Amino acid sequence: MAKEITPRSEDYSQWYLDIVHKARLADNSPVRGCMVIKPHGFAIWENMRDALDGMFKATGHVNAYFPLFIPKSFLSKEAAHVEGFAKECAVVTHYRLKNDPNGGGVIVDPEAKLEEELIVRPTSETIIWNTYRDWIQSYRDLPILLNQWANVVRWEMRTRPFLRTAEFLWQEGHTAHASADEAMAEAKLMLDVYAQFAEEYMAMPVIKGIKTPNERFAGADETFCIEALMQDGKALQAGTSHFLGQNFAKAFEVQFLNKENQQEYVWATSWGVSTRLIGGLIMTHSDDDGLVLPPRLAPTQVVIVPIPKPAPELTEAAEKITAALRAKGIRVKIDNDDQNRPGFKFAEYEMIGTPVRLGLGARDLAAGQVEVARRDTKEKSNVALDQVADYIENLLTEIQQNLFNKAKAYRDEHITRVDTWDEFVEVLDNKGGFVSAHWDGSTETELAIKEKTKATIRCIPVDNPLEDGVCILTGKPSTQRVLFAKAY
RNA sequence: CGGGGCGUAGCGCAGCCCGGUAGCGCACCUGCUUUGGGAGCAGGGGGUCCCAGGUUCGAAUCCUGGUGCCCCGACCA
Repeated sequence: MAKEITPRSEDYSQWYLDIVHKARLADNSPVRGCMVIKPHGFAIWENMRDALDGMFKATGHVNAYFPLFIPKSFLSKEAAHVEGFAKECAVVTHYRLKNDPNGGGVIVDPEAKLEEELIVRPTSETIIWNTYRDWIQSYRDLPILLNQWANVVRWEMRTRPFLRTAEFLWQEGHTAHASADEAMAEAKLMLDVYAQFAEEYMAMPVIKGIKTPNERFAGADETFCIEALMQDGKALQAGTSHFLGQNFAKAFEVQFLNKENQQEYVWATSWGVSTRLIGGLIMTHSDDDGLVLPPRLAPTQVVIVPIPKPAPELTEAAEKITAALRAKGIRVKIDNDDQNRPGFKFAEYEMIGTPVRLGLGARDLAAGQVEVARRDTKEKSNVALDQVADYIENLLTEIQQNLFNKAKAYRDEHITRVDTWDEFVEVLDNKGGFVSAHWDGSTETELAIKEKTKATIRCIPVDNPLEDGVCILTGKPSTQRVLFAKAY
């Protein structure tokens, strides 16, 4: 093996970075905390984006675009919001450069200082609600169901490709409603959309839940989330949906005239998922040989490798297979590169996560078959050429399902119920995963637990059963269990 | 911003202690032989040794000051 990936057992973080680089997903950039998303990584994002965009539209949403820059004064209008984001904002202070009179290249022109500084958006609630004020007069203008695909910047102290970068790509939905109930229903609906996307497309099982006040989005009355579990036992917040109450409507004076001819503040939601999902995808399925992609998101689902090298009769057979697969909507490519040998290509496609590989040589043609290798289990089988299209169509479905089942089995095995502090610490330190335990409901206790164990409350699962118990730390009475975990 | 480590070819590194022609592996280029699980041989190209100053006949190497990156903590989709 010429291009080794650090085994997970040796160094999980290094394994993750190796996958990102060796599967050609992203490169480091000259800018601290930012990354270059390479074509293969971006193709995965495009598939995610297209699937989500379709789901948003199917639930009545439309796309729009708001500016990258936000006037500084906007951010400060909602108290909790500014408190939450102020520490990680990039600020534009000048609008011009000039040649350094001392010959040191270009410098910021001190005469080109902005009257009001601009914030590079960390999220767009403020600029959008400032705009909604003009758009909303009456209940007839509601609801507004809007989404935007954009980049945002949060000046993080420590970054990791996809999981946490200073700039990232995401979508942010921003909706406006005439009633609290309707807004709450919207926030929950979008949570369901995210959960469905994670499980059906990413094959990543998620727990839908509610954040504690401490973990809530800055400016929200309620934050819903989907939480996934990575192979190293750490949790990943994969998406959030917020019921914003009337907080932003009040901050930006957005009122509407209701049917009773009374002025009322508008109710709001916002919801987002980001390129972080790619990090989750990697850490849910991949192995020590490289990336493993679920077929529904794989840029190429099937690759055909001529053996030992491209030849007219092999190409002819490969093209027939390709046509049959494309007719079924399967994304397939023929590798007609004649520089690298089959062994190299096999390893390469395993590295980049292509779900199915077909090996096609003279021997196969003579036998009227093709060698089918699946990435998830590494199993190979020989399939008759005239049946290969149906076989692969089923196989892709099976791989998708198998990846989900495997991830779900792992996740379910790593939800541990504990009732004592000693068990709690023991499970977090050794087994990892989610720990289901009683908590007295106070932020103080939540922070104390975080201080002692580094574990945070990931969520209170939706439809959580009520159950009398005592808090794991304080022994105070509790009415339900919550999910703790160490998290990304 | 605290604590640790590292800047030498596209990538990964050795050389530094003990100053004296800048090296190795991978990648790249050319040719031949290969080709059913990461090919072999031969030849070849590629460097402001992070920056600035100092010591010295001479600095990748020693000294001083910068600077960038990585890891560990506090913040986070």
